[in-house]
Amino acid sequence: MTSQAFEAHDHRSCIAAGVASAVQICAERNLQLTAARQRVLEILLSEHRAMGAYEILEHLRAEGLGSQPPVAYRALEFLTKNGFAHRIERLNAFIACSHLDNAHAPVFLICRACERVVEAEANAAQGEIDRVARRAGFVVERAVREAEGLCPACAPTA
Amino acid sequence: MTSQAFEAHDHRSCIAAGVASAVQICAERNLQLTAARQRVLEILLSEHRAMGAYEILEHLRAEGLGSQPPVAYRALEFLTKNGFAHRIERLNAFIACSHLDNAHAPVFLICRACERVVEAEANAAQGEIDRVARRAGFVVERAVREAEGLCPACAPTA
DNA sequence: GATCGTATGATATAACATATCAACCCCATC
DNA sequence: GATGGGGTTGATATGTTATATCATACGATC
Ligand SMILES: [Zn+2]
Ligand SMILES: [Zn+2]
Ligand SMILES: [Zn+2]
Ligand SMILES: [Zn+2]
Repeated sequence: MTSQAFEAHDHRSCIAAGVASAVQICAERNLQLTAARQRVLEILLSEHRAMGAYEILEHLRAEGLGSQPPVAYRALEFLTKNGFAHRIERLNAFIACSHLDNAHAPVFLICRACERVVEAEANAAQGEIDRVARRAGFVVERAVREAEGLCPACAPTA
Repeated sequence: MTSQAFEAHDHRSCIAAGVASAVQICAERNLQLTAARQRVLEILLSEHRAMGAYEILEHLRAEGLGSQPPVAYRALEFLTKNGFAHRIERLNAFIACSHLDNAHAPVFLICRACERVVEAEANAAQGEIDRVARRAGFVVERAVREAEGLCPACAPTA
């Protein structure tokens, strides 16, 4: 769950560890990680890229876990509200959280070539958003920090 | 065009100055600021909030400048590509640029109560996005920095 | 066993965005 | 002044993302 960058890694452990963490956290907080919710988390964890709600819905549909948009959106709302997944605004899509352990101010790096998305840990208080907001007297409730570009693997090719 | 924050100001000059700048810049760069494009810019300048493409389209339709989605999207593409407007990813909506003069790395402060959106100037090189990207060897082509929350006027009320 | 809260099922629709092809206009070139 | 290319517009259709609404199921609580 700490896959920091665009590097190769044992991906099976990503899924297993992600689900295990979620199960534990839900138990601690009395959250219901129902079948559909857990399955959506697994689907998101299965790839290091953002997936659209309808792409997720196709999986659910194929597995008999639901066939209509609200099924996917409800699961995604649960996952994002509770920090198990994030919405990537730039893509109108979703990705599993890769820093489940600590509260965070994520920065997402989105490769336009290979579509991989990496969640990096940022220091909220040091960012430009926070600085600007403080100066304006603005109370930040949610900050979106997303960069689109080329990952180390794709940059040379392009 | 330097309305920095959520403060009161002479709004007519916002529109006039914004259009004037755009006209001049287009002349300098040989860009065609056609009727529809200029009108969309004026519509965006008319309010300090983000407007959806279909909301803009309604205006155009009422004025006989077009009635189908591509009309609005084409004008918006021209305006955003040339820096006269910005897309707010968080809202799937658009806003006129308020720093036409200088190249910039804008931060948007979005008030969820009054819907006002302020474009603030940030220092790209100092932000957390840039720091994180550098560490990961990621080449940033576009950075999205948007904060949602409460503006100084709305924060006390809430 | 009635009530309540949470989760699902099901249907419809809203909201946002793009693909495609034809027509047109301006202007430069032949 | 005809030809052709580039950019713009018109028109139609479609694709994609997201939510509203009402009904049903089910375990927990009283
Ligand atoms: Zn996260
Ligand atoms: Zn890549
Ligand atoms: Zn701007
Ligand atoms: Zn406000």
